[in-house]
Amino acid sequence: MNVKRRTQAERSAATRIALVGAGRRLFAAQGFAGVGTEAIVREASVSRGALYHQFADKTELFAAVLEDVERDVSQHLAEVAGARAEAGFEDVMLGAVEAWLELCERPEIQRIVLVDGPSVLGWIRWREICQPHVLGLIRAVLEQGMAAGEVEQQPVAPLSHALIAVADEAAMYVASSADPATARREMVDVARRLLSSLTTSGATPGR
Amino acid sequence: MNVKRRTQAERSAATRIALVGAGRRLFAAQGFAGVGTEAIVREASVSRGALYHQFADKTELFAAVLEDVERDVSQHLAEVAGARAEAGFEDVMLGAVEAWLELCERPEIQRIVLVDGPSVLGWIRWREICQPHVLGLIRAVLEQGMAAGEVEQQPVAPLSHALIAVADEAAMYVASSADPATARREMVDVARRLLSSLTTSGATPGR
DNA sequence: GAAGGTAACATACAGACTGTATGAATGTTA
DNA sequence: TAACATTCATACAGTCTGTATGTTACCTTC
Repeated sequence: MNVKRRTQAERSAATRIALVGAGRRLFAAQGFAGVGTEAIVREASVSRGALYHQFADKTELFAAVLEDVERDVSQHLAEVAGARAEAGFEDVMLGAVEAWLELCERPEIQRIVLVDGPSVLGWIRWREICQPHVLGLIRAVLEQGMAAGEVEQQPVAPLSHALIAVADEAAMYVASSADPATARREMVDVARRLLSSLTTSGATPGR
Repeated sequence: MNVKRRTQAERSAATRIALVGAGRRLFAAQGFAGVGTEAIVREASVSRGALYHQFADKTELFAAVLEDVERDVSQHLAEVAGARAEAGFEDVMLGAVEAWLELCERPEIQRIVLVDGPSVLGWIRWREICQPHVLGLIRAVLEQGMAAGEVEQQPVAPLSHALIAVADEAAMYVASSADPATARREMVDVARRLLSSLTTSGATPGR
């Protein structure tokens, strides 16, 4: 029952997990530039040497943290979307938007994913990390909607970028609003209008 | 004909202009974190003491640079929009979008306004600086469209945020694309669809 | 127009932080 | 078990930001 005798892979995995977890908490609270590597390794109960052995630099640790957050977020959203998969394109999307806005109440998402991500990693790398996760989810729902004839045929890449942009801005708008409740209602309304404009039915269904 | 004998206000203005200009060039090229104050003052032919006398810290200089860029951008877009003011809501907006995408070919806008801005200043302050400029322009065009009965009545604040978000993402999407020409065409198409969904006529006018 | 005062600027310094280099400890393999 | 590789610990060099202190330019008042 000794904690020693761990395999190398286990040792590496343990410190990486500790570092990513610590980075996730601290980056969320104080931003990338606001937290030093010393604070991170202290929070992770690890030495700076371990950090720089596991990650090339502070930026690469941040990338791992972002990846971690994105995985959680997309998994949650996929569950929400899957739960009402039979409800049709518009309802699936609206449900995901509401779930997304709820998730973004946590500063974790706001600061790491939406604010610091592009600046620390550069826009291209940032979107590349979103690609297999949230952005991929939007893309999948869009393609499914098109296959089902609910959504007008059109290139999915630019459209999914436009939609994720609205979702991101909506999240920050709501989270930063003095009156989040009405901000949220208004933003969901905007999303509803935009989404219904994509459906082939054309005319907006009453509400 | 001596360059000396300047009033205090002139001295301050000159160094501020030099610093903002230098910061604008360097921040655009290497990002906020990538350029030190030493490089900035060298580019501006000024001492570090002057910088820290005129600005509280490096972040405040960045805010001034962002303000400077935003002023130029909104002025240019206002001219474009004003030139076809009689063309109606949708055409004004589309023209502005095309002008915006063209502006964003300059890394100045990409990096300072879209990538580093939120991270360096925080999302709230960043949008506050956009508020009187580009965001205000969108808001004005929307309100005018509503007053003219072209746009369905609805809260303007959340809608203008959604629109600026799409414009921002479109800019980065096009600028980062391997094939900017088609990316741009696709994004303009997306914008056209979204905008036409806002008009009261409902049905999309042929083109 | 001279003197005292204030604003603008210059320079030197302290503190913090990142990344690296070197050495120790732990696991792996022959 | 002995040589080797991986993981981690620590000390150090270099850079950067912001401040403190001194100096110069301008302004005001008499």
